[in-house]
Amino acid sequence: MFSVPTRTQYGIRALVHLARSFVQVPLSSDSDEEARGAQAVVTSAEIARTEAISPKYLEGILVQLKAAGLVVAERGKNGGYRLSRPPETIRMSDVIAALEGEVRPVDCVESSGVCAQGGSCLPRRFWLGLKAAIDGYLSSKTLRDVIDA
Amino acid sequence: MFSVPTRTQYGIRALVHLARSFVQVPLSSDSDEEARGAQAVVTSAEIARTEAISPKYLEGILVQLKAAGLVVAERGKNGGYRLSRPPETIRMSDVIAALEGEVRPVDCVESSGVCAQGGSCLPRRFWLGLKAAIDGYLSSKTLRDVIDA
DNA sequence: TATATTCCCAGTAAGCCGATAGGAATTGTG
DNA sequence: CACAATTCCTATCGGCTTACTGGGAATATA
Ligand code: FES
Ligand code: FES
Repeated sequence: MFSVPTRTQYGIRALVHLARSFVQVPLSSDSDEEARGAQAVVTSAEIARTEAISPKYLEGILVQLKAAGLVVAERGKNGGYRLSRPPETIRMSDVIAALEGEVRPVDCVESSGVCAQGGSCLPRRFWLGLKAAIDGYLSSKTLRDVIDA
Repeated sequence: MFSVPTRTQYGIRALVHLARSFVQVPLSSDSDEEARGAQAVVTSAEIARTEAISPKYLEGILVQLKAAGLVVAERGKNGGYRLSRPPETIRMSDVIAALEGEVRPVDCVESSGVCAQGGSCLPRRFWLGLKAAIDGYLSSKTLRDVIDA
């Protein structure tokens, strides 16, 4: 019950991997190229290897994470991925949202009156409470909390 | 994300329906038959009709609920279902467990070491925390809380 | 016997999920 | 420029789950 798809598990493991090799970019460095070079980009293939994830599958997940602005990609040779910002500023609710969209236990979280009870549906409040509990936990944890738990 | 199957939603709506027509059995009544007759059994078909649920589908769900001991069935003519005990003694975690089994966001809630990190896997603790948050909410609510929320 | 009901088992259509394949676009390097 | 390494895009496939339907057996009442 409430099983999380592997897509999400893989995404989080990839982010954890990136977070562990994250170093702050030194401000006002002499050249951007050197700063980027020092910035420890990790290739998708390397993450897939050390985490034992299907390489091609992981590629798509990283693209998705990039589209959400959580990671930054350097294309071309010697390219790879790095975190877009420090791990303590990335809430796990953002990660879940990027990989799976809004937490919605039942369809009637937004539009009520789906079931027979009409506007004031009893079960609906129960589901809304569950959503609040889940969202509360997810947004209370950051990627930093996960990597040094 | 975290979408709950209709099976579970239907099951809860059926239980809510039964809980609203639940009356305490008078203790030491003269005859069991009269007590049962007064006990407001509701047929599966009636629940399906007023809740607008596929009748045949709901039948199976009620059988499942009965197997878990949450409802009691009277077979034969004039039969139907009733709650096996007062709504305030039925935790929603029991209901979820009956309909879907244990809350298990990822497979590694029990056996660790599935992912590369070995025994002390970081993401795993995060998932365990999520499971605790969900379980905590579910076991804090009873069927009574749901029907008079 | 007739009727109403729970109960059991089987099947089906559609959708999702994890994974794979092939290649285009981009960028550093000799 | 040629090559290699990498991100990125699109399409597809097999397997599994889900929601639902159907047919009827068992059970109880009248
Ligand atoms: S409106 Fe969603 S359960 Fe009633
Ligand atoms: S053991 Fe489950 S995520 Fe690592």
